[in-house]
Amino acid sequence: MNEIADYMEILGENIYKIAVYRKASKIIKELKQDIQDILKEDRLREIPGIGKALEAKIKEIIETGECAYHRDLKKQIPEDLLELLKIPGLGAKKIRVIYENLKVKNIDELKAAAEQKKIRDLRGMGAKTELNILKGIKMLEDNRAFTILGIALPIAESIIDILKRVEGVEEIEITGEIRRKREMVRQIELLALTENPHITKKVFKQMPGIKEVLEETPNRCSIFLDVGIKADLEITKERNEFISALYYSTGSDKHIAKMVSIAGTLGYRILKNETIDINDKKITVEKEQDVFNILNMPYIIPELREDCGEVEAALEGELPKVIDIADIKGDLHIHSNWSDGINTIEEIAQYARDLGYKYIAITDHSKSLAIAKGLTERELLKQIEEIKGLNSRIKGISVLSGIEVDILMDGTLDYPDNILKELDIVIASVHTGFKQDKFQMTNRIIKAMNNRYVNIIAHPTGRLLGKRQGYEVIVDEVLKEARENNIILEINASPDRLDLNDILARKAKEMGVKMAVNTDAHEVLRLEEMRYGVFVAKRAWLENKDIINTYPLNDLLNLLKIKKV
DNA sequence: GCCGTTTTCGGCCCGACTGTTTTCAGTCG
Repeated sequence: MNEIADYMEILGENIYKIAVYRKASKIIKELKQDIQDILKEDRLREIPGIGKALEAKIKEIIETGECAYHRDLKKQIPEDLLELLKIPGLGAKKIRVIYENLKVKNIDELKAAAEQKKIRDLRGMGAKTELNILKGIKMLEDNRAFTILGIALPIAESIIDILKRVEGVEEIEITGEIRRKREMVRQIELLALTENPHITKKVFKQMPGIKEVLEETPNRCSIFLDVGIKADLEITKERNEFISALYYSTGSDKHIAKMVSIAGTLGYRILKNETIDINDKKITVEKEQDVFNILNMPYIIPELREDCGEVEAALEGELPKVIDIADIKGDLHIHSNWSDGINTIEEIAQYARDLGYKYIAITDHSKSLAIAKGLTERELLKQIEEIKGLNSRIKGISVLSGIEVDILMDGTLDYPDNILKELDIVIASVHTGFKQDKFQMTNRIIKAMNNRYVNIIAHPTGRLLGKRQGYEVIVDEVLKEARENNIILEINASPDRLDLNDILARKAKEMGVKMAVNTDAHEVLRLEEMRYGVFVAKRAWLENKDIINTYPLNDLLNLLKIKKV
């Protein structure tokens, strides 16, 4: 459906028609019931957004696996042209002009055309457009080899689910970069302990979603998945071998190198995919902890194994007791159907309570973000009343009234102080003017931080992983200001953002800045993405005291009030 | 292409920014 919409866009279809297809694609993805069942019961038309035409096409796709309309569209333009939509600043209209005039069919040809300065002569385009296209292509190329953790991890987990049920599989683990929870990874790496390698590999090769089998050896199998990522399965037959391979393959290379050298000074050898030995006498390792025991150090969790001081800290007994997902007591950045979210506040509260949360904050968009149905002052005051009412009848969770208020171009906020002061929590964030220079942007954010009602700055750098660079901002200045003004910085847990990232979050901690891990969810299912933010926090060495939404409600409320006296 | 208690047509997704123009089209959140 989404692909149909992409084609239509380039072909210049009616924008509302396109929107209907995009919306339908989203609705189908989010269906709680299997679409085949809905079709069987002849209830497709009951889904809002699905009409007669879409019903017929969905039926056709389910029954025949394809759709004539889609085929027709595909005939009209080269398939690879859709890829061009990923280039920031390039939309359907420009792509069409480029295609019709230069016969450019894919990204490589576009790159060549831009390098030959052919783009600048086209209608509506100039040297700047050409440069932006080249920049965009470079960004895509840099990211081509990488997949975001938010895509790779769930796939890895679903493969594990399949393989652990295979006869003879005693243990199976995700390893490599995914195990360390890096924000972007090159491949999925799995390690199995099984007495039946043959059948394990066979199941692995026959899973759904495989594009091709790349390589197979007795102990190894590599596949390439439809979604564009490689998955490796390595097989061990003995526990000893499994544990040392798990440790070794988890990496990082630098971490391992440091550990190997320490092992050397103690007379041990850690060998890749083999066991640990001393003077060629093998040492049995039953669990990963044993590897660290041998070197007289406490267990280092995979998230810390980046050679960023963790080995030294472990030897000195100074490893941080990093935050765990179970420590999170609430989510402080959630959108409801009052703005662009899809659930009611009550649905969100109930879902959050089921997650074990003690509190949440509803933080819809403010009025200037019209596309997200930002709340007017009047609507916001009404929402505050509704939340009061909800709190009086719902048990087991507290709902805070909040807002994600836009930081306008000049650093002023989208609501006056007399509105902001009515709220329990105020998040401020940038959604416009991404191309301001770093001085303007830094001053703009700092100005917002100086508002006495602002508690949190959300997604502080504005990046979208693999899609958009953050805006230019002098992070050191923002961190300094945050410390001085008791401003909390967000670790946005959305796997597309992870903003602050691990490096900046660690820097913030070192400067004494507190943070909040929030999902920014627009639907209840995405409240589950909290774990990705916690991964960042772990990699940043953050402890509970650094993260305000691990605090009990009263402590949190006291902290939020600090600036308000 | 969907929707409708103002229902079979006409509205729906608005407004700011960018880079191109020289008054505005295209893109994006």
